[in-house]
Amino acid sequence: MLDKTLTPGSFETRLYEGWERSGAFACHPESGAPPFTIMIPPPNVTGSLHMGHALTFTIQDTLVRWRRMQGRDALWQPGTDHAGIATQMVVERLLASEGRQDRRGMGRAAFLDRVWQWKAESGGTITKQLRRLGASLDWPRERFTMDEGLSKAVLEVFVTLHRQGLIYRDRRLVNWDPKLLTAISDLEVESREVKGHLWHLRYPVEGAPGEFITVATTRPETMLGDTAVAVHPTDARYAALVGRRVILPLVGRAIPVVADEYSDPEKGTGAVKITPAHDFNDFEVGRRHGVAMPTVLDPEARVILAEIEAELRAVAGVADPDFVRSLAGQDRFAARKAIVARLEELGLLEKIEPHTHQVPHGDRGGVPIEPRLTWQWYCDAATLAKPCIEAVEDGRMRFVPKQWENTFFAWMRDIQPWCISRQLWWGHQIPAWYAPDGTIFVEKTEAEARAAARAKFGHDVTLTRDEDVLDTWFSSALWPFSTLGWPERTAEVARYYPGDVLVTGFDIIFFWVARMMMMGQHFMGDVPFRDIYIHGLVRDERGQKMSKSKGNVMDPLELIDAYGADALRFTICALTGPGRDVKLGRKRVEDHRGFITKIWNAARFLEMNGVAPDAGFDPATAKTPLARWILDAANRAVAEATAALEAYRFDEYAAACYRFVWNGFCDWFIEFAKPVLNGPDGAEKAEVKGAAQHVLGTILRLLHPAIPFVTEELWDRFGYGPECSLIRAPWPEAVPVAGAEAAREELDWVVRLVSEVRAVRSEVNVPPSVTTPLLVRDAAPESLARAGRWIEAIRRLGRVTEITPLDGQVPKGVAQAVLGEATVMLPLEGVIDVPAERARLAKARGTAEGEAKKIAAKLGNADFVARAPEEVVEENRERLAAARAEIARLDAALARIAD
RNA sequence: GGGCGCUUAGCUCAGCGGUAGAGCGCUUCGUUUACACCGAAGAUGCCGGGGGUUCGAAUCCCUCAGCGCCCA
Repeated sequence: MLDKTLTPGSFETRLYEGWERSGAFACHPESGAPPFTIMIPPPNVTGSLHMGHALTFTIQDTLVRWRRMQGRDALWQPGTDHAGIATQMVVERLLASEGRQDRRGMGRAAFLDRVWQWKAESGGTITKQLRRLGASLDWPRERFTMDEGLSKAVLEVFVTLHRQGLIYRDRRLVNWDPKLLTAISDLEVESREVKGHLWHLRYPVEGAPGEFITVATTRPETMLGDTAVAVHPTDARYAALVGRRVILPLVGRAIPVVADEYSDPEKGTGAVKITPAHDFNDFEVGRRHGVAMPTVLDPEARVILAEIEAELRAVAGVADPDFVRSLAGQDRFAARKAIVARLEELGLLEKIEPHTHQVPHGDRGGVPIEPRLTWQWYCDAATLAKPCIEAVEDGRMRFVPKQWENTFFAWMRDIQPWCISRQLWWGHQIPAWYAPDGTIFVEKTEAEARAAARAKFGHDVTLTRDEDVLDTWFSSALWPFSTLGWPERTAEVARYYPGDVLVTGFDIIFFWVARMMMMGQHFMGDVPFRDIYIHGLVRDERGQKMSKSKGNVMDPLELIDAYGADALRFTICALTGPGRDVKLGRKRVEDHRGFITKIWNAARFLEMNGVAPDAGFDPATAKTPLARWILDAANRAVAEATAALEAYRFDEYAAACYRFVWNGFCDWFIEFAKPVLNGPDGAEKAEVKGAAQHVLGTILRLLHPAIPFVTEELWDRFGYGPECSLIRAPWPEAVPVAGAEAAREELDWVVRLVSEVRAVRSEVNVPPSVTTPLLVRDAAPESLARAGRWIEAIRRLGRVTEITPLDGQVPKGVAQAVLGEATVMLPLEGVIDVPAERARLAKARGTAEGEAKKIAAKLGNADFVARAPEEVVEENRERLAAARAEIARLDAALARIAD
């Protein structure tokens, strides 16, 4: 017997282990079944399961389980990425907390050993947590981006792209994180609004004592590296100054005033200082005008004078080399303070305005990034992006929802060179070796590099390997094929590439989607996946983004403990509409748990009544209207659910299942079945039980992708199959049902009758204890026959004693309802609240009247009748007739209780 | 500044040319052999404003407003 209450915790772990142990999650490269592949976007190895993961992995698991049931050979590839910066930070913090030597103290090799040790102990927490969610990943195939095989793929790709000229070394301005001391990508930079100031500085014009040009800046400390002042070419205020020079205060260097459209006459003073080595826009201006680009901040963003020292010059009242020298080694913010103070003393600070602006911050380190001119490795993203853009344009790849294509195109068409080197230790070390003369040898191994060097120089030279590692996304970009064994030509590569769908959030389109496309197109000659399903973000009930600082994060594991994994998963499916964020609160999960419980209780009722799996039951031979009706309804639910999943409409899938199970199967079928189940054994009872077990089996299969645990538990407990077999059961399909149309008409009529009786009773305040006969007037013979066939159910659900036709005198004190051609009456003299009944009928009449008027107006419009499709006109005529007939019957009913 | 999205019942959202819907909440009633994580009934809408297209607009177009996100 099933327990009275559902306790998901009592079977979730057992079932998951059962599935995993029996190999239910495994793909079968040798099988003849068509494959279905989803590559997990590998979570960060330092990560732990949060709500965003719960969302994305629920969706992926639902798709995978569904396709697997459809007979596809499903591969859901698990794994994690090595998260260069994040992991290195975690381990460095660990060392600090243990009071150990820091990274530099212990040296690269020892540090990397420590990271691997950390990974073995604590890495991949998330893979254990994913099991709690029920994720059916093919675990024995789990991969890590630093694995030997995947690292081999990285070498292959790097060396190949380098030979093709698509990877190169260059000295450009990069986003430099002065805290983590590494370059980071544009995508790892986030703008934060900062309340700062706009400092207006006076730069004296050379050879014109007392004449100044005032520049406005948010970063006065960078003025040490200014090499120009820019004004807009059409700005009359400064036209005379263009081509002249100004004296850079403090430094004493003369710098030109240039005309450049970058300067915005509306902003600040209309004149801007140009510091090419510390600002991306200034860099471009500097390049256009061929000015010098001295660096004045070191890797830790402290003032460094090496590149400007030679030009320091004392100018009375303007420049002071000693002061500038005193700044050396000072942090950029301390230097800012000192510089502003000194300029003020010199009378060169015109004013300070409060100014709120966007300041780029490193998303990991959290400090403002400092653009710096450095040598880095770059990947020619624009070239790699081209075929990807084409693939989306011609439909080889499809975004769902489609609107994300715009975002994708906008980014891909304006893509910048991808800086792929990072000044970290944890990651794939760049396979580049430098000869003493600076010649670079890019090879897969040191031996090959040495051989190449020998070939070039004719003798051995000392080679030094590049110390930097590659951006983590470089290896993640190879994931769709490196996990399958590439560059080896494995059976898996041939079979599971390209994947069917990539499921991810829009925030990751550029990190993931774009880069996997580039590498997939280039090395595999084909897209990495066909569909890209973009879901929303998880937010709290109020629509706020979840964040630790706001304190509104929810822990999916805690919700699973409280309500079960199925409840969380079903909630997610139900709330995941297209292109919408998911507002999730505890209450939402609690609400949806009701549905899981409902299924459990319905199954428990059927079990109590001896309903058990019967493989011999053939739906096609069902004869009773009840069996035919529910089998037919199940067919429609199957069609709806399947169509919804095919369209990635998880909300519609959940809703279709919910409606069918709750409002169809539970509310009506089981209620109608009760009299039969309580009645004598026989053909009718056997058939109702047969239909019940058949439809329950359908429901369990239909819902398994979303709520795998309860469905599997019930499937096993009922004996539909052996332990843990639902996951392998076939996806339901429509079954032939004879006389479905007639069955639907019959049962729908009974449902309407019962509903009318209930509504009447409730509205005229008939106590539940009172039962009444049902008098039927003007009923067609078929209606009376139906009433007779369903008398038991009507008695029970409508609190009716008997049903009799009424021809003659209407008793006093009846409550009435119109049902099609018939009027049903409940004789309730003494019980009925007559004014309430009159009001009720009048209201019903009013509704019908309003309806009739609306339709009559429509039909009175000659244009409508002439231009609307014939079937629409006809439909409206029928509706008008029905409304008028109903008004007539309601008038008659009102007349009967007129006195 | 550019782009995208949203605005429908108290709340969360479906619907996207032809009868305005669901879930939750609310009100009333209810322990009838599954389920109170339940059952029955009920109330609640100028479908953001304005204009246009159409026989017909929540739905298509334009415009305005508000909110949100992304990019400068």
